[in-house]
Amino acid sequence: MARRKDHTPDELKAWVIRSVLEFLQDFPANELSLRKVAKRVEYSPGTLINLFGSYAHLLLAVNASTLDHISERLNNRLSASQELEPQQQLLLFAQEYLAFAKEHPFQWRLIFEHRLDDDVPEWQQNRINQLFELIELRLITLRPTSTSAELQQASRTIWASVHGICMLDVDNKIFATDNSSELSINGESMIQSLLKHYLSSWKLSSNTHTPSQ
Amino acid sequence: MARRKDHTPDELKAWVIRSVLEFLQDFPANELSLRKVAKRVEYSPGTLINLFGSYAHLLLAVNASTLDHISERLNNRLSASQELEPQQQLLLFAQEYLAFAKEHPFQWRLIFEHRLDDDVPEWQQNRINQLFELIELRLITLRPTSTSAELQQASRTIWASVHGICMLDVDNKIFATDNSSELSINGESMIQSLLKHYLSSWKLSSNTHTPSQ
DNA sequence: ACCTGAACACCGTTCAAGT
DNA sequence: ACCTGAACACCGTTCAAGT
Repeated sequence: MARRKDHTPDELKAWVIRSVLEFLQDFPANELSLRKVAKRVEYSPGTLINLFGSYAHLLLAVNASTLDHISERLNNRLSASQELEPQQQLLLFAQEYLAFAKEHPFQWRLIFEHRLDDDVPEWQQNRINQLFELIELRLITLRPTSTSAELQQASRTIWASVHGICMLDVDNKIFATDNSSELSINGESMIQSLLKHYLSSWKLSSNTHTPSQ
Repeated sequence: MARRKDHTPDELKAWVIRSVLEFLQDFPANELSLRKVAKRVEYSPGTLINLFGSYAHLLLAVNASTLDHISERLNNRLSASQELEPQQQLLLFAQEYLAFAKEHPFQWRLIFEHRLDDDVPEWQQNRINQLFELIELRLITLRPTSTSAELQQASRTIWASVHGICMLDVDNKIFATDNSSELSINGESMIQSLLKHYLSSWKLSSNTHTPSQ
């Protein structure tokens, strides 16, 4: 408690977020509490509520930080593989997403566990849309005649599917093969299977789309 | 409080579970607590802990019940469509799963939100494996030369993907299309896209599988 | 044997009081 | 202006005491 006036509110926020991310590197979010965060950074619970508005909003700020880290990693991965074919780039994209989820499972889970009553904030929506654009950019190279609607449909279908695969790979053993332990069905192999089959059909399908029903 | 000795432990358990499911029809699980459940069934918190072992295990029993309901609905749907082609049956399967998730979002979410420290219990694993078998049964009709490993790989990839689509359709608006409100990308259309493209490629792909890397 | 209710160690949030 | 710490209304769990 030698701090007090030494930090601006923004510095304190960043320090709090960093402390929470460190905690989540080793322990799940449900073992954390506002009071524990306060103890970690040596402030009182009330001060943190003044800063962030509530514990829920503190966690929201943590999620924003995590989304930035994910975005950064995906962008780095993609910009390091500009010469590859779009299918390969999409595979790398999904693999990098899975890698982040497995390296930081508790940070990653918190993004989707933690729902506010309010709508998703605009800045978070923007971050997500940016990621979709990265996918759509590759999809349009894969099938240049695609309409914007088709690109949105495909990018969201792909991402939701990859996301589902990551969820079930990260946080439980529901998918552990029954007994035949020889061949392992993991997130990696499911992502490969998904993208291989989905994309090989999608890129060839005609783009005459009559809205169903 | 006219109950007491009128019920066997199993009857009381069933009554507690029913009460929780009713609550979850309207409110999310994080607004529930052991004390609120106790108040609803007019017993003391301690009695419920004696019955189930802990609040976490009470919720586990609720999840078991939900899994049974899902299983029942999927089986009913499939047995009412034996004459359809396997692709159509798989589509119905996924659509029914999505329908349940949207009709009972808080029950459905609880299954995946609520993790015990212990491993997944065996009876729960069995319930899940049963659902996989329903998928694999259709896949083998779709491509009779498939090996068991390939069926497991495909069934799990499909289900994880469908599950991811349901997650993001059920509990937020991350996928709401940016602005072009005319065409709606919903879970239904994503499931159609996923199965159409994945299956049309998968059923044609040769089944000579050399494990990657 | 079954159930209660007080007690314990927590929790997020508020707010008067201190500096 | 910034921060604290007591108070409030909760929480899951335990367990002596009642019937």
